[in-house]
Amino acid sequence: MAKIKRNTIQRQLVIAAVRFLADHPTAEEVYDRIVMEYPDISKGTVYRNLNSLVECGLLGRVSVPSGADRYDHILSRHYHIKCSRCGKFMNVENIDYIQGLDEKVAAATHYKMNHHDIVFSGLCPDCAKAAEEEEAQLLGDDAN
Amino acid sequence: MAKIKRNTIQRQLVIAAVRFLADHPTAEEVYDRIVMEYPDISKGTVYRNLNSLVECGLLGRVSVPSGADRYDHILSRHYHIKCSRCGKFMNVENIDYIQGLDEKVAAATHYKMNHHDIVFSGLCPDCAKAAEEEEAQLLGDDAN
DNA sequence: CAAAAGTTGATACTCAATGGCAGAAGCAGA
DNA sequence: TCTGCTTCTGCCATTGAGTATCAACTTTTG
Repeated sequence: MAKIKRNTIQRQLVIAAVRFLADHPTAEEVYDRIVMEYPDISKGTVYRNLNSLVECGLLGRVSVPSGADRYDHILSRHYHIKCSRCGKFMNVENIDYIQGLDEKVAAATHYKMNHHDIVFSGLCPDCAKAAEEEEAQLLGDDAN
Repeated sequence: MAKIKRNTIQRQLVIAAVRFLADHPTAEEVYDRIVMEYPDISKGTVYRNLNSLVECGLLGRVSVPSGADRYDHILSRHYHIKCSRCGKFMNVENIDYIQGLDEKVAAATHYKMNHHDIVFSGLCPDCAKAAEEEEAQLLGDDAN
């Protein structure tokens, strides 16, 4: 894809929206946000801009297992966690990017390493609780 | 999705195909393989079976950034690497599942942790070489 | 200010994956 | 082996995310 050459209102809006939404908006969410103040923008433009902004490093993209990609106003590299029940997706705070891992993998694979993403998967506190209750219920009437 | 209750030919074929294809086939690839010897199978059935087999732990699923999901006859947990240029996707050999990381994240997030996936991103040897040549070219005629 | 080239909006389209449903097939139990 | 209850399958329509196309419109450069 082409490098960014011009400065358009739409692109500013995309950056602003990702920044405003902060917590990993999807392209759809970014679009919805922008439409509120600039109803003429088209979805294609949002997608295009998200792509080129990622490509030139102004935004980060996180691919979410079975879900739309999410965008990130990058401050620093960090990992993500997804609740396998409700799908909630968030940053993992307090765990730093693992140093040396990329180098180790580069040595093992002969790839020219760029970075790595880790997505943790588990149950968020709410869902963990709900799951426990469900299980108790199942033991009760032993359905299925 | 419902648990597996019956043993159908189609399901056997799906398992066999994933095992045979070994290197992370997509649902489509699994389908193509099965059709060769059992032309009546439908794509829906392949998808449904892949889903339920993953759900009951007989197969693993890997979500690939911008690409179809891939399935895995699980032997042990391992990480993956994707070439950001040609999209090639493969296992990372020689790097073991990082012990203790899930526990650390569980402590930090209060999630009931299940596992984590790491996808490394970089250029495969071929693409790294190609990229270097491209770059040399650009320096030559300084286009754009 | 005009020409050149990047961008946009609209819309059609692709591709992965799911949903709905009638009919077929697996799996008890008689 | 037959019966009948369910699960599964095949078919096909549908959803959803994201891309392609292209004329019209802006931004930039000179």
